[in-house]
Amino acid sequence: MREQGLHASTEIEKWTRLAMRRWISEMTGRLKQGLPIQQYYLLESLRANGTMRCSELADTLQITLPAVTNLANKLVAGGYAERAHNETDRRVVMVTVTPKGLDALSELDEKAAELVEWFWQGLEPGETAELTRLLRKAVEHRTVVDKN
Amino acid sequence: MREQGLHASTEIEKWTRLAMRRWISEMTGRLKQGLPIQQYYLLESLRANGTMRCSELADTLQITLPAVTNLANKLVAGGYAERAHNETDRRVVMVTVTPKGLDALSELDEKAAELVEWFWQGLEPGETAELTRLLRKAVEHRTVVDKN
DNA sequence: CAAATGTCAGATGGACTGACATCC
DNA sequence: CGGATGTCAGTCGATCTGACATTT
Repeated sequence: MREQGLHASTEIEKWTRLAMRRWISEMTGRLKQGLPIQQYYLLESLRANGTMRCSELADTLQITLPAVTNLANKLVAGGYAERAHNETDRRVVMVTVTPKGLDALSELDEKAAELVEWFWQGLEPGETAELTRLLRKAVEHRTVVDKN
Repeated sequence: MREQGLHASTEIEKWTRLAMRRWISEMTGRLKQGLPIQQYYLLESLRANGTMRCSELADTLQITLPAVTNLANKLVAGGYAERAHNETDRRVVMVTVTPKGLDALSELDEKAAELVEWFWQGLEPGETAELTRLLRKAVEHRTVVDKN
């Protein structure tokens, strides 16, 4: 390869980065009409996991707590999500997706699915699955190990 | 899986995104002493490809031309890179890495290599290679297709 | 003159740190 | 009181858009 081994270890980094930069710019470009991509991610987490506390969202999305507050503010203002205090521990704030939020998600899902298909069309179906598996394995490993 | 098929197509997107967010935050955190990560990427491109024009850098790094100008300003100010006008077409600005830039790269390479190893330690060696291959294949496919 | 290349200035959106309020 | 959970305010770094200069 043209990187001559010495810097081969960063090859993986390079391609992950390029893939992601590209993905983000396509995604934000095409979803212009709908919600900003970060709000979409937050809503999707809520749909997948049900109601969640802010700290869980921060962990899941890998952002800080103030960033979650900020995103939640916008979603609540738009009617896509709701806040509620946990009854047993009133420090905790639970966030839930509203029906309007679910509607918005459905529309975004369609566009996202098309975009995913288009974006990764260079891979065979089996390869896409394998790629997903590998990324997931690596990320979950880090998450587990870092908890100690 | 818990996503129930309907949203399975975005699974790949989810794990790519999480991997990348995590990677970037680790990378910027640990390389704090040295150059900001974007400047590192630009220098690395120069080392791999030799002298490059701004527009090539914009393509390679997937950023806009003004962003390249901005990065180059900082690198030149720090003595890590040099600008020169192309002789045959004086509109074109060529950017080159300096010896000081190469030194800085060497140091960053070491840290980056350690970090890569640590970050992807959840994968077998063969899996890392496979992951790199898949990402590269997908990105290069997009690049070729989009040129039409 | 029209197109290509790059630079500059200003604006924007995302995320962070630090200070603070509230609750266990 | 000390630790946990969120929120707010202010800031920062990176990027973008639009206007402009220069060269072909």
